Amino acid sequence: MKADEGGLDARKAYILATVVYEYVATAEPVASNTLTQKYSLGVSSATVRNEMAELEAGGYLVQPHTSAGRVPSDSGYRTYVDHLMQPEDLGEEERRRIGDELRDASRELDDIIDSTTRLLGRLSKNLAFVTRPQQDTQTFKHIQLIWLTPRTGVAVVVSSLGVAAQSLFELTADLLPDELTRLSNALNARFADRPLRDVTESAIAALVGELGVSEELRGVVQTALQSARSGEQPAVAAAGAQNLVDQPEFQDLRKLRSILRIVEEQKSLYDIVAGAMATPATSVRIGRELGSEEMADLSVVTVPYRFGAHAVGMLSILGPRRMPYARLIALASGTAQSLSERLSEHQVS
Amino acid sequence: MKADEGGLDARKAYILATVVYEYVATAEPVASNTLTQKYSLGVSSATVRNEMAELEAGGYLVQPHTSAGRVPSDSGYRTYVDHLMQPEDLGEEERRRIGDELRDASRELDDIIDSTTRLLGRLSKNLAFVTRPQQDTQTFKHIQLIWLTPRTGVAVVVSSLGVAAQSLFELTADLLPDELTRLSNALNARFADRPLRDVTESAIAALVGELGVSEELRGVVQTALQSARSGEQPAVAAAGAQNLVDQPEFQDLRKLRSILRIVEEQKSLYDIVAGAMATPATSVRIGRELGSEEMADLSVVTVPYRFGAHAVGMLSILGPRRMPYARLIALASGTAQSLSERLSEHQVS
DNA sequence: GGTAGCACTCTTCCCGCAAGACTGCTAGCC
DNA sequence: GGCTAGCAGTCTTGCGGGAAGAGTGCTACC
Repeated sequence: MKADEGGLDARKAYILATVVYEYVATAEPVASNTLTQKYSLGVSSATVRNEMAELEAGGYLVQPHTSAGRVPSDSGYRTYVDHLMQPEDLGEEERRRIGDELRDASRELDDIIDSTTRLLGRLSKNLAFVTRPQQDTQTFKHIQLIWLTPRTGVAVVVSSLGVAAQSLFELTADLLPDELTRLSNALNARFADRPLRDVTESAIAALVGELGVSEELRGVVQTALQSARSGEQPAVAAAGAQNLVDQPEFQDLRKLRSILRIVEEQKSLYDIVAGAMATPATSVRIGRELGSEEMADLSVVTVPYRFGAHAVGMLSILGPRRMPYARLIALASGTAQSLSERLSEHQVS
Repeated sequence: MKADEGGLDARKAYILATVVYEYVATAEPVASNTLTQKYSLGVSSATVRNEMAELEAGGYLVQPHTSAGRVPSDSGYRTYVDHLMQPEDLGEEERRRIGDELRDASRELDDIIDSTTRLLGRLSKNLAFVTRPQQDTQTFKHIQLIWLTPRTGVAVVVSSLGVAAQSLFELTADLLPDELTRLSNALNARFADRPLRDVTESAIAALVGELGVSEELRGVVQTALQSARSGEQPAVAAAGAQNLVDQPEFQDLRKLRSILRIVEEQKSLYDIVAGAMATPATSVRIGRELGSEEMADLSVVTVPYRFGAHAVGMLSILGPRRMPYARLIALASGTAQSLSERLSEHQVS
């Protein structure tokens, strides 16, 4: 009874692993006969049946009905993922292709995230979604208040990740271009290269007071920075929903509809990612572990991506519980790695 | 045989209209009996059967099989839409609700379009998609080249629709902030309020030459303006795909998959809109009129929205051919109207 | 021209039965 | 004690047939 077999003896562990493997491949409940024929177990199907019955008693397998083969349960998958599966690695070739494809994407942050999401959806043949970078670990670089007319203008905020926010503003009293320039310069002088979260409302208010510029500008700058910090719930890009239609578990249209609803609602997507926020590394959540009856037969693999030293976002793959975990984990990690590299090139230095 | 009955005598026209109406409501082939019972035709079902047989001979109706009722054909729907249907109007109440909801959306152009799309998806209970404004009829307002480090910066272009583009740039030689300011000022002085398309590559090149600033900046400005003109294929926002799952015509998963593919591919969505570009007003395209076998049982209603005097984008509803045309046309027009109004408030004056 | 009535066609639904897939158990073997 | 052959038992799946039902087209008649 070795630790890395999840508390099962070697033969049970091997049988559980093959059941998962086979079920992932075929989507059919796995029979004892199938195992003895396809895998060299060295025992007869009767013995396998006994072992399977014990695995079922232990909660690792379930039987859809009496005369059917077995299917892994949530905790069967969990044991497989934590202890039994052979970790995969992307080939050199594939790793390179991912890198190349991301390098070809535009320089704009949003486009890079979009491309990454689509790429991951395509390669994983599941639904991929990626949160846009959370900028609160990033540094403030520059703000520019641009004068358009005496009462309108644009505020542009640049953080270390690039253009972080831009917003039109409209004032109730006329203003000279000079006032905007002075405020921009003062803000830049004081806050350049400091963490974005240091540029607080009170710091802005103080500066506006010192300079004696219009009080209205305080609100303008605060709004722009607020949107640069992009709230607590960053936007999420999704791609690959059509891949799920082909999976036999989504023949049931109710399930499909609830998935589509999730995809179209930023909030639901974000909630899923939020559940993985606690762990700084790869997270796999299986079935009911996702905490919602609606997602009881889904699984999600989530991997953080970095910008510099900090994790700034998450990259996820969502699919049926019956997913090739090792492959998808490798794919998500590899893509996160490439994305992290791509982002550091992109950095405003 | 009146012109506004599409070349059919009054009774045939009425029967065709009721068949469409009834089929849209029930999704079941319509029987002669149903018509005589539900609508006061003043004739017996046998007479209706004779009329229906003639309508079928004329290509307006088809019969799924011998002992079934009738279903409208593409040209049946076409005649209905062009000549028979009673145009609908949004109630005052609904019109106001749409207006309110759009007014609550953020000031940012992208957010306004996103909200509009989601609103239209929800109200139409179909798939809605909206092209982002094409900016080539808009005017140039302002460009600002922002110095970040000696070799990097940000270019921000503001058009009459708001912030039209922003892009990071990186140079191979050092530059002084002053050079960027001079170029920005010169561009603003020369092009302010002129149509965006007047700011040509050669005009930029000439100005860069006159000022004697770095040749590299020519490329930077050109790239920024190029992206402000946002290419020939503006981005398209989509929402409401999950509504289609409930429609009986999409029980067939192949159809659903092809719809999802279309939604996820900007290009396919744009191609659909492109087909309506020719007409400046409301366009309804039915089934095979969409020009693709894949979309043979879909219909699309497309309505332009304006910014100032010009149509700058299209607002579309895609659903099964069996859609409530009058209602959706009213909804799309009403929403386009509200969006147009919302945009003119948003205008950079 | 309109209608009642009827024969005919085609789909849909349900039932029952046979075939097939696996299991669990028992008895016996090494 | 662990393993296996063999078999009875259970449950699903697929198929055929038959009844019910929905609608039509046609004919004969008003």
